[in-house]
Amino acid sequence: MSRGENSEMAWGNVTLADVARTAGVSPITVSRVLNDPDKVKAKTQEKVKAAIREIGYVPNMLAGGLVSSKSKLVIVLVPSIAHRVFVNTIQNLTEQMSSAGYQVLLSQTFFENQSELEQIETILSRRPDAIVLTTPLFSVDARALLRARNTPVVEVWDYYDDPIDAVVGFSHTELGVAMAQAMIDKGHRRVGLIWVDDQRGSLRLAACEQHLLERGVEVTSVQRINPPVSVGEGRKAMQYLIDEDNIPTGVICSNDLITLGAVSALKASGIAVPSRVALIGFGDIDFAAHVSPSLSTFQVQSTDIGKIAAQMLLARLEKGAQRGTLKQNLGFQFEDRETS
Amino acid sequence: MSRGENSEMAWGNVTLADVARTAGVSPITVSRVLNDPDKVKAKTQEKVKAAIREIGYVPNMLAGGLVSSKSKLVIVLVPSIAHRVFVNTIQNLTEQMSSAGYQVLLSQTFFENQSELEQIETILSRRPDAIVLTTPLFSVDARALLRARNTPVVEVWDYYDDPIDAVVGFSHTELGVAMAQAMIDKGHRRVGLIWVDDQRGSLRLAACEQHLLERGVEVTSVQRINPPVSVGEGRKAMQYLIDEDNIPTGVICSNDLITLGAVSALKASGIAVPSRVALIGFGDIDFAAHVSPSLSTFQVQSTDIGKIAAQMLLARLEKGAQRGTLKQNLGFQFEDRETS
DNA sequence: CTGTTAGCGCATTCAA
DNA sequence: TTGAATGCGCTAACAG
Repeated sequence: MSRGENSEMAWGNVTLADVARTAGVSPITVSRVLNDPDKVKAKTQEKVKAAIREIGYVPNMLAGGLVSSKSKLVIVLVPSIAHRVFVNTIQNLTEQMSSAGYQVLLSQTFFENQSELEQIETILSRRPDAIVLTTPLFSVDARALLRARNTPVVEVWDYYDDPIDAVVGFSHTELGVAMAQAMIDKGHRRVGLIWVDDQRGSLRLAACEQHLLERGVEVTSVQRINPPVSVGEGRKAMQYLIDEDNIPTGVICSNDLITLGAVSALKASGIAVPSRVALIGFGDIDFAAHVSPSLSTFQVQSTDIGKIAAQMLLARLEKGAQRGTLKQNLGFQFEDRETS
Repeated sequence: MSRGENSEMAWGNVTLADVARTAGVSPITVSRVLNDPDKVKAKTQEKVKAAIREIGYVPNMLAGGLVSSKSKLVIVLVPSIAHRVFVNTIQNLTEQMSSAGYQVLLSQTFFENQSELEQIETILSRRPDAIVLTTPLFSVDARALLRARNTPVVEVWDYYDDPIDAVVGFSHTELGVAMAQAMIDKGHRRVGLIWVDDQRGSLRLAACEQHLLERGVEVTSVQRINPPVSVGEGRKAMQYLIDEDNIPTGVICSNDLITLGAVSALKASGIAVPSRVALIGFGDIDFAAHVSPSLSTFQVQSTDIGKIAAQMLLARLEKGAQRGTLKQNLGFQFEDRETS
């Protein structure tokens, strides 16, 4: 069966060659009109563009990418889009990369039965020009695979010594210590912890708990919550603390949504915030300042992380920056609001 | 320069042919081990798998997709990942499609200077096996482009007569009427509206306002908010209503985040909810039942939408279902909580 | 169960 | 400024 018969039924049927035939030029001229228009005379361009519109041509980037080894695709791995904390980072990253001509697609990860290695392989099989990790990669195999390739990788919302490639964010260990210290500075000597037990969260928790103990603060209880984070779980965990009958004067929450749930549990029991129990969270999600009481929380420069990640990507992709040379620690800051 | 020299520096350098050479078989045998293992003897499979591990081969789906016309890729268009309402839908859809061997990637849309048509073209250029739209497509060109192709398309969170292909969700017009009627049923005769002015929101708003007026209810004020939706904007809008000195007894909000902001504005002014002002929202976001007061809202079966969308996709992709034959209206229901 | 041949749609390289 | 030849890495179709 020759091309053309049955053509409405096929998959990606209209090709660059069809455009070339319609416009009366060679295929490579069409390619140039799309990728490098300056090299084609204005009149020819118009002919070609008319032909493209006429037959409804849409480029096939599988074919283009195959031969050029460039996909103009950036894949961002996120644990789940329910994680509000990454929204601004991703928004900004996407805008910057779009402007530079890259398509950004998000891949939700690690909530199913695929291993990290398999997930990274699946991502790599699309041959993206770059990969952004918002979530830490613990599998040795998966890290080795990424190290063995040239695909630029930016890890965001993290900062540590030996990144796969580029990294921009903050140290979770430093943050854990700072959360503990903020409670101590407010004068609390009996503190509870409510923590979502994901990988980075555990880092913060360990650092936080250790710092409290080192400073002689009593840790009355550690409530661990399985991801995904939710307000309801925060509420339940706070209820536990209340029911334990050894209510601390301060509670550190691993996440603002947890804090929100904790506030609602305390309200329901008629316990005053912050006079009877003070709360400190993390993330400064968009409405943290707008609920009542407004949430005291540690804020990171989510938007800046996205912007800088995009700069790092472009440096690696287009400015010849070497692997492993781009690292930035942006830190964090305490927003002292009504719950503390 | 022959392949192999400098091989660590190349892009997707290890090929299926390399695996074949290492394992001492033909390329097609390697391909079969990966795509159709039953057709290969167990012993050969092991040889091949060992070779794959040895040289760190990762398949190139650009090449595979190019020849097979199958990408095993589903692209989901979302307005922004900040839209919490789609989370459950996408989560479920992703799980189902992953289990069926498809990769689901999300594309954030329409917050930049690209037209709908260009965005759809960019998506199609990756040759996904299917496309999911969580956001309505108004551009005639963009719709025509999708109609002209065979790529299955499922529109979710919507229901109307003439979908591009498959559709599962609910009617925004019906919902607008139902929101109005819920206020009327509670006995309110003076109602304010706070609405995020996106495309579907406008449909709901028009239907809602018309129904109120038809029933002789006074619409004291319509506050329109530009997307993206945020709690802060909801608070501001409610503050306007308060300052206008013609405070209604009921306020219908286009979104639960708006309701949350409205509650906080009312609290700040010492106005009791719901006795002085009642609030009804839409979306039933995850914490709607867990904040205080809990939010009265219209709920849609977000999870079911995802599950059914996946079924529709698989029916179109693998079960020969015809374009335009899959349509489902799941409706919505009122969750009468503490703000009304 | 395994291999051979051919070509998917496009951009690179060189030539005109 | 435009074109011809070539091959990217892989799988469909057929043969053995």
